[in-house]
Amino acid sequence: MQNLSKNQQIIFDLIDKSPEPLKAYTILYNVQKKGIKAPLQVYRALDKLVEIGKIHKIESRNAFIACHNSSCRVAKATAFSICEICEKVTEISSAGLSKYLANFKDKDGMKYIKYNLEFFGLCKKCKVK
Amino acid sequence: MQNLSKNQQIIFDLIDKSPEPLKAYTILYNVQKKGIKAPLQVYRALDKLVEIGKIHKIESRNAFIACHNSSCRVAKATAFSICEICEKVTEISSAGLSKYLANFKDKDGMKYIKYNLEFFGLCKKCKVK
DNA sequence: ATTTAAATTGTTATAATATAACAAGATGTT
DNA sequence: AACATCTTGTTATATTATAACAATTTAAAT
Repeated sequence: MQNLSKNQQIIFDLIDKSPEPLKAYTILYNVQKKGIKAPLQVYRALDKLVEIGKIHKIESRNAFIACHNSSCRVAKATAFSICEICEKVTEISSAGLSKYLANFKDKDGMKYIKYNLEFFGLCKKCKVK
Repeated sequence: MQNLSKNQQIIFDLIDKSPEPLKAYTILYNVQKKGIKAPLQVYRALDKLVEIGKIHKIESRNAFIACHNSSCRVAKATAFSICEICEKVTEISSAGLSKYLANFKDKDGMKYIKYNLEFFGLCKKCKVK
């Protein structure tokens, strides 16, 4: 694992500490005091962090979350659960699921090496309410 | 199934005829001759069409595709394959896959009623090249 | 140490995607 | 007809993301 550059480290630290996915401009506002002034600086760091698997993008929310799944260091196979009320996002770490999807073949016999799965529902807390 | 309104019908027809997912502003440019002038008119129709399951949003592409899967009229469980070269998108219709995902429970025993899965790979054509 | 290539940064401007807020008209139901 | 709901039209604005260009830093190779 290569070391992160200055901007990459600043932005990764912020995302890693956050209990919730962060959006690019939220990140920008939070790192301006550290000298990162422009959107592009944020997006470039995000691109790289996604590429090396340190973070994932929640596509349906345009938000970024740190990877807490040691098995997905390739950043190619991601699965999340998203609470539709509180928007809490959790990375799903299920050997069964990832095995099933990794082996899934469609009608044409096509195999996929990369996927993104987003489950929607109610989290424990919001279910109770 | 309720009938579509004028704008909804115009926009659905366009998406339904398209061999590829369409983006909101591409749709806008293509329906301006029919009197739909503003982005909001497009987004409102898209929202409704998604809601009633006539189209799906490809989240990773910000694009919309007509539903060609008779079994997902609730628009709650979608799976697509996306070619990373030509960007061709196909809706996956696999009883096994949908059954597996519908029954998937995470560690907390949580069941999800809705999901979106996007597989990435190379389509037949692009694989050959 | 110097060269070199690659990666990273900084900066301004702009493109692309999406919603807020308000007013009016159409439609369906009782 | 009265009512509620859905749909439309319109302007303005918010949010998300990239283009284009130049300079600097880093790492590795010689």
